[in-house]
Amino acid sequence: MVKIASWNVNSIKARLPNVLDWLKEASPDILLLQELKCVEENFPALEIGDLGYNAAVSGQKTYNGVAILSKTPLEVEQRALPGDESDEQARYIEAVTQTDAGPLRVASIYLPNGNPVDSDKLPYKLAWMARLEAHASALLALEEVSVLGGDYNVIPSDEDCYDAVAWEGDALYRPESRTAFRALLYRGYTDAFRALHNEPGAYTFWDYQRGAWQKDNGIRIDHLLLSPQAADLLADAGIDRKPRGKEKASDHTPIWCSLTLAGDAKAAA
DNA sequence: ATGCCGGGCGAAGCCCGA
Repeated sequence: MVKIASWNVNSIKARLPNVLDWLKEASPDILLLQELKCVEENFPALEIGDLGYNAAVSGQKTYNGVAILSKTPLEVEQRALPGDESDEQARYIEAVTQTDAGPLRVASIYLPNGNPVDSDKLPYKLAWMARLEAHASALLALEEVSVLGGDYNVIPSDEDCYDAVAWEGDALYRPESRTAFRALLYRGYTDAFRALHNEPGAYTFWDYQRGAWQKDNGIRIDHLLLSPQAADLLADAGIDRKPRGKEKASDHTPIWCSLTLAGDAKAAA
């Protein structure tokens, strides 16, 4: 069994104690991180390494920044999303790792927010999503066990939002954003959480403002998308709300899934 | 309600997030 998690930490520097606590408690084999807000040289690789994790980092000063943590060694395949050499925002990193039970490809994604919708940020988001669809489609041809996870900044449907009316017109809920997200599903990717849970009110983000956490005014915008080969192995998936309730919390909370890889059966036999 | 919170930057107050 391999446990793969994702967490937008909103500054790895500010969140390091919380992240170390969660790694010890949840012990994922892989953790995808977003919004590091630091360059690679300032990433706390030593503290994280002390817990047994390798790290691959695509960093940036002040904004963005993504990483992959893994108990097994990582071979980095992409440090940026293909398709636009001029895009300098650190929002994508992809690596392959050899787990005890077989090869696994993972990507950590920090998809652009897109607000305000009348600025150039929404076109940037939609162009980024088109690039993601193209790259994700190309990956399907490899027929590998792959997990593309992270902060997608998309509310897929009404059930993923405490008040759909309040989000009308927002870039996270715009029809174009949801259409582009669905395009990934139509290509063959599976939303790991929704494959196993149909209940509403399962959120991954609560705003710091207006008592959103206390009122459970959340949205589900962090997702783990599985290739068909990964979806066939999906054993469990969930959202861990506990970190959102702690002191100095990120506004996002970790999501996770577990895959029963081929070697598990052999190990059991 | 385009910002009531929180982080970065940098040393006050603005930019940004979702």
